Amino acid sequence: MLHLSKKIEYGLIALRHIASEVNGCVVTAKEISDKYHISYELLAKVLQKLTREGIIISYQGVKGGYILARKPDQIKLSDVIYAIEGKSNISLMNCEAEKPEMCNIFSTCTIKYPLAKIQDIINNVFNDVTISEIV
Amino acid sequence: MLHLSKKIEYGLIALRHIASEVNGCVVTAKEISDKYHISYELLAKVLQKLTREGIIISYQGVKGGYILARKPDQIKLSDVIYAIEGKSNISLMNCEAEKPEMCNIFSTCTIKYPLAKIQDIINNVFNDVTISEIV
DNA sequence: ATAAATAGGACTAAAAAGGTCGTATATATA
DNA sequence: TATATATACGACCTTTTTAGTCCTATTTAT
Ligand code: SF4
Ligand code: SF4
Repeated sequence: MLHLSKKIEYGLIALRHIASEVNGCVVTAKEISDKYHISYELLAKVLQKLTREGIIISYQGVKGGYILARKPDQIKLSDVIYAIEGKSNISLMNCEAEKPEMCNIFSTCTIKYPLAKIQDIINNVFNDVTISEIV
Repeated sequence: MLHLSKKIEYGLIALRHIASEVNGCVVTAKEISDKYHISYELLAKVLQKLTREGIIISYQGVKGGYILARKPDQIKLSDVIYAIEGKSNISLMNCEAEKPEMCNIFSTCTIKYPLAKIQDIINNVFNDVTISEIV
């Protein structure tokens, strides 16, 4: 119910791997999927999403691969989750996640404000932790 | 991805309602499902689970219903989640949730210990918050 | 006896997550 | 310039989880 998705875990494992690589060396999706026994296609798509959000930089073609776009301590856990799953998925409640009254109980719900406080705490945790802390 | 399930939300709304009821009065599942527009059957099962775990006390038969088993400040959010969804669902990773190597990446996974630290923080949050704080 | 309540299992439907496939594009280098 | 190796990305399928329904049993105040 609070589980990080496999995509997030794969993304973090990959980022950790890329971060701990010797300077300048690109890392390919295949290398990572082989080393950690992750589905290549799935990992590839995760890395593509991280690329689109500017967390890593990709080089196409032969000798291509990925490097970090910025230092590990500049990549927040919340950035990674946002890039892979979208901002909505970091929130505890659907009414926080989706824009309006996605929840058909919204008007009578008595717990949304109390839960929002917990949400803040969780947000702070995910904003404070960076990739440098998982290397 | 971090969403609380509807069951948890329904449980919290119900507990809040029961907690704010005038002393001694039992509350029925029907009252709650009507007032907050929640599926009666689903709510009923949630309340049954809360009863089984000793969070609320049930009275059967006519004039039956539910009261809190202990004071609101003695009911932790983690108790509620545990009662409704089971202990495993409060954890960020499957390897924490399920007993052994539920995850087929476990041996090569490089992020489980870093994530365990985040897990601790999350656990503290859910252990610290009680029903009295959502009333 | 009856009506109003909880108890709880079995089942179905809907949504989310996980994973695969096919094809396009870029590029180093032989 | 042909080729092999890499990323890019959408479409699709399968599995798992969540949400919700239905039915029947039991308890108990009146
Ligand atoms: S309105 Fe209440 S029940 Fe609905 S999503 Fe928000 S917190 Fe949850
Ligand atoms: S071993 Fe790693 S990938 Fe597997 S569940 Fe644990 S943290 Fe997640």
